[in-house]
Amino acid sequence: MEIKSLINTLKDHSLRITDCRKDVLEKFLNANHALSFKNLEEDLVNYDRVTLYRTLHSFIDKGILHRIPDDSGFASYGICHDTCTPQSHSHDHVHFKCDDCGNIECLPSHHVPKIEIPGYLVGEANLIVSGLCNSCNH
Amino acid sequence: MEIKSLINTLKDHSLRITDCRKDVLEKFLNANHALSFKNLEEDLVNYDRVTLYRTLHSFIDKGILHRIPDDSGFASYGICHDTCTPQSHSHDHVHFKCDDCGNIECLPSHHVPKIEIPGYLVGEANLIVSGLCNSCNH
DNA sequence: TTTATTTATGCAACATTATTGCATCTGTGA
DNA sequence: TCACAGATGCAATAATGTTGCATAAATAAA
Repeated sequence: MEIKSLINTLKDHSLRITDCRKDVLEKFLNANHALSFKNLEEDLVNYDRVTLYRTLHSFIDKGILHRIPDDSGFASYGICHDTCTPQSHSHDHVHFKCDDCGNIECLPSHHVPKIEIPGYLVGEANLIVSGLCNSCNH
Repeated sequence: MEIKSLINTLKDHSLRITDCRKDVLEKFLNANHALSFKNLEEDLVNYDRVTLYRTLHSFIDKGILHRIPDDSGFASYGICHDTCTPQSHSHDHVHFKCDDCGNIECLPSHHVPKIEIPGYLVGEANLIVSGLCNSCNH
């Protein structure tokens, strides 16, 4: 990923261009899977934990990242592939968590089927599948 | 729920009959939705937090409860409607979380669709839907 | 029923994850 | 280049969950 593009992405989401934001965004763009807070903390040791948390929050607010819940209590964060805005995140794709390597991937090709519940107003749906990923399965 | 039935449930899962376990189990049986740790802690103030955690763990181990992940990081716990054993939990039903009252319900009538991913070994799947529940929607 | 053994509980301490307040520093627009 | 809104780092705090250990209680055995 070129620096120019990183900067434009930040600008497009009306975020100030800072070293921390560039580094965090670059990591997400280079990773082919979701990143946990721990992943970031381990790699970007020159930034304070608080700053990393706030960076993640600002990215989520602006629709750059989305939060992926995890049954372990940890949360991971993935790039928003769809057109997310600060107003509405739409993540109807499936997330896959590998039981072996622990990586969480977004599967944009797999959409969460619409659920209808009589009497209910259905909003977001979140589907997490676990098992062995392509790498760990072979 | 009768006391007798509570005791039998515990006995059936080879758990010792203690006041804490009876009280916790009763709360789950009387609730029509999943309970968070906080719910339990607020209602069962005469037990230590640690004891409540350990009670939940023993119930999960024995297949009485299952853990429901939540995008907020909180976990809730629901009664296992299906036939769960200590060996295998099977919870292919959908969970619903109300954005208004915050309650999480199990929807045994809605099954999580099977997902196939080429090259992957697919194991468990977890589908959480959010929106407004029947009560809050009317 | 009493005793012995196993298991559960409560307390204290600790671990992890995340947030808040505040002083300082920096990016950006004027 | 100057002013100011916003970002950062540090310290403190909060929330959630776990571990070790002494004591208490439940069950099994005598």
